Amino acid sequence: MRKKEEKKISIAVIRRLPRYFRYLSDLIKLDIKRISSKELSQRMGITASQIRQDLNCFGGFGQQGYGYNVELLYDEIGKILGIDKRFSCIIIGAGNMGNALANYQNFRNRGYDIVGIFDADPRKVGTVINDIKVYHIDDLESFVAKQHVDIAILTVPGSRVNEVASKVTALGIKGIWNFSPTDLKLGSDIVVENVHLSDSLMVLGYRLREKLNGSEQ
Amino acid sequence: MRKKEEKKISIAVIRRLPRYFRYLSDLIKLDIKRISSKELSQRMGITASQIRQDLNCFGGFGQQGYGYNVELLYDEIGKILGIDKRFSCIIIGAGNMGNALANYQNFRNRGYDIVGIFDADPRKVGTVINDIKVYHIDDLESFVAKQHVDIAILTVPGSRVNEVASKVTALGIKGIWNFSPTDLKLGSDIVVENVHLSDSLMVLGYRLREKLNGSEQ
DNA sequence: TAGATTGTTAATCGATTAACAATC
DNA sequence: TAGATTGTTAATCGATTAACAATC
Repeated sequence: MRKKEEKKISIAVIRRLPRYFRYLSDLIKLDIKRISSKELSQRMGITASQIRQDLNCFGGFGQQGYGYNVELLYDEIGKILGIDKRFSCIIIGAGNMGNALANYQNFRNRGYDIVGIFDADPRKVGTVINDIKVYHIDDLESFVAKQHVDIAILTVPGSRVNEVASKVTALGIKGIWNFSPTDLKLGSDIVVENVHLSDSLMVLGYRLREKLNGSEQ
Repeated sequence: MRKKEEKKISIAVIRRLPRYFRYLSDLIKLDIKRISSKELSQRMGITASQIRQDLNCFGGFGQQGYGYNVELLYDEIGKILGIDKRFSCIIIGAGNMGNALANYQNFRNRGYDIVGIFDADPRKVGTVINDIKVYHIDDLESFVAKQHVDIAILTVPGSRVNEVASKVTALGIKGIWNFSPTDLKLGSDIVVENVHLSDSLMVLGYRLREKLNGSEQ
């Protein structure tokens, strides 16, 4: 029925978009007006072919013989990433990580508004973090009834995250940004993006050890 | 010269290891003694083929007709990931994210000791976060001279991260866990693992919008 | 032994890279 | 126009999946 998105765009391409976006932002700051896929490829350490393939998933943003207009390309990728759209988000878990995320100013600039923080600890309830109120987790249902929420950011302990995730999905929230080390078992109508910090650190450790062993001859 | 690692193991395989490790840890908690690649594949949502291929990069840990001994496999993957080895780490940037990471108990359990925190703000210097002292960034050099440091965890603003990363590599630190949104330009003898939170959130937003648009028919 | 399941080779699939005609 | 560089098709590469002989 729908016209667009005949060709399914692979997740690998999607995950590169924010990186293109950052590099283009840097180019704008450097007052560079146009760039070829070749020059961008050198800056980013990827092939020019890949850049052209990636961009052409979404449209022909360049011009033969000229390259890409930096500002135009930046805007187009911004549109693809939905920088112009706003998401309303809640943080569940007002621990250290929840605190850090609540204080991260960058999310708002990217279209993500944090509208509430939830915790089970009564001592935290009623406090304010970066102008955002902390509510009791039991008030989540009534909160969501009054205010639409797109994304739940889960910074609760691993032992509690499945329970919290079920609650959140039952309330109709469709996106979860999961900071707990646990994989969530949820239906396919919910989008989950994981930030498994320990996993990332362990991969760093593996690569580091590999490098050190390799160079020791 | 060396016997092992004739075949280069792909980074895709490495990045799956922590996930296997977590699932096996869960199985141990459930008191499950043995598991076939088929059953594990169903739990993890990947193919049994992939599990067997991945594990056989490192050795034959299973037994025909039986499957894998959970505890043994857990130990082996732990060894591959170097859970038994210790890394000494410093955090640079005592902001909210630095604070959150300093308070994360899990890293120590995985072999990563945070031995110092550094910041440029004199008001933070001398304070203690989770029993770890905060030093002035200018004292980094003398600190590293006295105490070996494997990994620098960078939670400084994007505007400062390249400068800090150069300093850190000049002092001989070989691993960087980078939490700033900036890509680091460094030599090839240093291992960098990035945690680009904004990128991750933007990918979530893209996937969420795609899902919502798709289901609206 | 018979059944189950691995380790491993072969086939498939998808993603990356190369090549080049189109065109600014 | 000539040169440069895209958009796009074709070739390559690597990763995933399937198949099955080996064997517990």
